[in-house]
Amino acid sequence: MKVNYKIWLENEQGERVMGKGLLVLLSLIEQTGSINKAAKVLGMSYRAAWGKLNKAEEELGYDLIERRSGGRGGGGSRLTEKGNRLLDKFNKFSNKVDQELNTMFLDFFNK
Amino acid sequence: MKVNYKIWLENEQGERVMGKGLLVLLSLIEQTGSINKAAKVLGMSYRAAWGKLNKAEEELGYDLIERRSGGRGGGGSRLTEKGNRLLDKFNKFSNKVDQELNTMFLDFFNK
DNA sequence: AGACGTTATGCTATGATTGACATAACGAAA
DNA sequence: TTTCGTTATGTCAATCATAGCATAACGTCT
Repeated sequence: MKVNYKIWLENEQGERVMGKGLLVLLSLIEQTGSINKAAKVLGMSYRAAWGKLNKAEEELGYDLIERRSGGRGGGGSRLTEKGNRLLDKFNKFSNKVDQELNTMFLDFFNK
Repeated sequence: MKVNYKIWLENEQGERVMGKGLLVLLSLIEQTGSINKAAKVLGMSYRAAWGKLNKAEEELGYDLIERRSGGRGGGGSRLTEKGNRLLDKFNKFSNKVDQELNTMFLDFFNK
């Protein structure tokens, strides 16, 4: 017997604007410099990644990444300042939750 | 901005054997004395409730409820001892998680 | 034997979410 | 002006979860 969970952030309308999927995607965009490469690493289509990002940005009301198309190398994307802050906060938060949840689970279920 | 989450218990195979939906359903079965009545209260079909219960019991490897069909009133169902214990534990656990999670969220996001 | 309300279970329809395909636009460099 | 890899976006298909329908069995009481 073990515990599992999903956690996410919502805006005022209850739409989910940040979760673990988006967290990983954003991290990889920052690392690789493009949505396309990040999607490939995750084994998802560019279309799916693009949709996720768009939806999140729309529901947040601000941009998470800066996009350039064209130019040398075709362009690319990088996190905005706000995107970076949200990513960092949620990352730390979810790590903390992970820790605490496991502790609580052991308290309740393993003796 | 607010936080939301889903939490559940899994068996060794990673199949989910207890969550908030089942928690409420089991509580109502204990209160009403039948799967049928509990399902009606929740606005779900008997078929759906029955499926949930079956799946959970199969994956747990033991019975959560005792079922009788036929007889006066048609029969009914009530929690087994083990079912009651699991229900109680998960209830307390998820209440605790609820509390802690909100505290953590405020720590991280509301200043 | 008949009635009643419950449990038991297969099957189908429906809706929602996800994924794949196709095509266009972009802009710097050669 | 051609090339290249990226972003942008509509559309259709497929997959999956859920709802509902239909039918059978059960057992006590009248």
